[in-house]
Amino acid sequence: MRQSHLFTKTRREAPSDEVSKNSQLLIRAGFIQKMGAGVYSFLPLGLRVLNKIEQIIREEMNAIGGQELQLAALQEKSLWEKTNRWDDAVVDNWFKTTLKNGNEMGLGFTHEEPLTNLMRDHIRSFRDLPIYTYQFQTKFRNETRAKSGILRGREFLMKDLYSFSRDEKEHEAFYEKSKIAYANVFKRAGIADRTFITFASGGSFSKYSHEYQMLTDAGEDIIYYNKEKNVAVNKEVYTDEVLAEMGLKKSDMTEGKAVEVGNIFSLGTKFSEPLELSFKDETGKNIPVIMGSYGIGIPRLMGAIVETMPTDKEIVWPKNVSPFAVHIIAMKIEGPVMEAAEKLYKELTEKNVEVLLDDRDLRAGEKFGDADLIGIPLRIILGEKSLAAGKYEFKDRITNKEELFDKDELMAYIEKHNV
RNA sequence: CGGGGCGUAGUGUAACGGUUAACAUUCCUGUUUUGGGAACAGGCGACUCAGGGUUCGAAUCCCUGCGCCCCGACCA
Repeated sequence: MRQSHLFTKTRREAPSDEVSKNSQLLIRAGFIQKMGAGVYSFLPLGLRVLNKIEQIIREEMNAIGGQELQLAALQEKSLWEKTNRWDDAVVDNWFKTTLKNGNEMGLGFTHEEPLTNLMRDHIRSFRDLPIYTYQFQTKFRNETRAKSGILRGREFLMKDLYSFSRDEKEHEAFYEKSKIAYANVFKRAGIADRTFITFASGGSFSKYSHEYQMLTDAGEDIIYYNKEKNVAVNKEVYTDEVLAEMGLKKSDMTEGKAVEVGNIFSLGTKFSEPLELSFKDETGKNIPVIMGSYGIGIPRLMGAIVETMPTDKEIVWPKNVSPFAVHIIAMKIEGPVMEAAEKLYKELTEKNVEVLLDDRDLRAGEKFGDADLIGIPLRIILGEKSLAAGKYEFKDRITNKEELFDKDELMAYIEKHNV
């Protein structure tokens, strides 16, 4: 992609009503635009990051047997009445709307009900199970208070997987697999070192649920974590009893603020019973399906990554989620420098490396400033002097190492680090 | 939903109740520049969130509405 054609614009200052680090940086870098409180649009750069994260999750969900589908966003009232989740007194964050014919519908804030209902058409026999389905879909939540930029929106993309199992044992086996998949997601997204699987309250069908909490002051949750054992306990269930059960000692736990970037939840028969989702076992007996739900908020994860930046001046994306793999900055937009830049751009692109080529007729400072803000981790600067010596100025912004590579070294490094 | 704060060019700020609403930046033109947001000159851009009211006179004071931010509550 040539930067001269990229639909984006950086700005020097963030709007005064943006306070959170993630929204300030992302707006200044031209990744997102604000529609209203808790409602953001994604521009090309932002969408690329979103898509990167989405693809990582997709691969990990597929790896544990997940099958992607997409449910409707509009929700039918009667379905939700069966589980007693239509009433505003029970669920206060509905967006509801009225059809021309007077019927009420809601915009889905989650999808247990419609998917459970859908499964009734497909699950008859024990032979039809287990099933693991997921989707990437926009959720609507009428938050009383949207806050923290894209960490808590009223409309946001979410990956939600739902598992349908024959019994507890089968459910548990998948639940454990999902933990591995989630660990992989956060590792690939570059936040594994500060993200903890966290025990949280479980609801009526399991003692605990598991949250994935990433340490950041921008978070809303308080957790107690143990870095060595790589686990944490949410404050809401942080008792001597729970700690003892988990073999943890209070003295080994550190308190921290964190944001919930994902969760997994055993649902038991909470939805299958009221919605009458059951199957016939080998003896012909009707058995309610055991369910689980597994969520990750995509923009929230994106925002959480930005919150980990050490300053509010620039972004450095983890390699796997960066909008582009390599940023080539041409110091001249004509002559041998530009020719070399075009050639390198072409060669890398042919090797399926995603390259952003800054071919804009701007001064160096401006180009560097934009590049710092946009956050592509690998940077190649093509300048007259170094190029005359056959060298490419290379910087890995993650390790903060700068090198003078010749062409072969450069290509080898990028090939090795391309994702 | 309770409490607090705030709405002025695209953005960030200024303007005692008193000219034509100012400055910076962005943007446009030109000249000179060209390795960390360059210099100079010129120019575009705001019925000051909306609607009422007070006043000779309102961006400024009052009321209502809408919007935004923060703290708290809430977070299936």
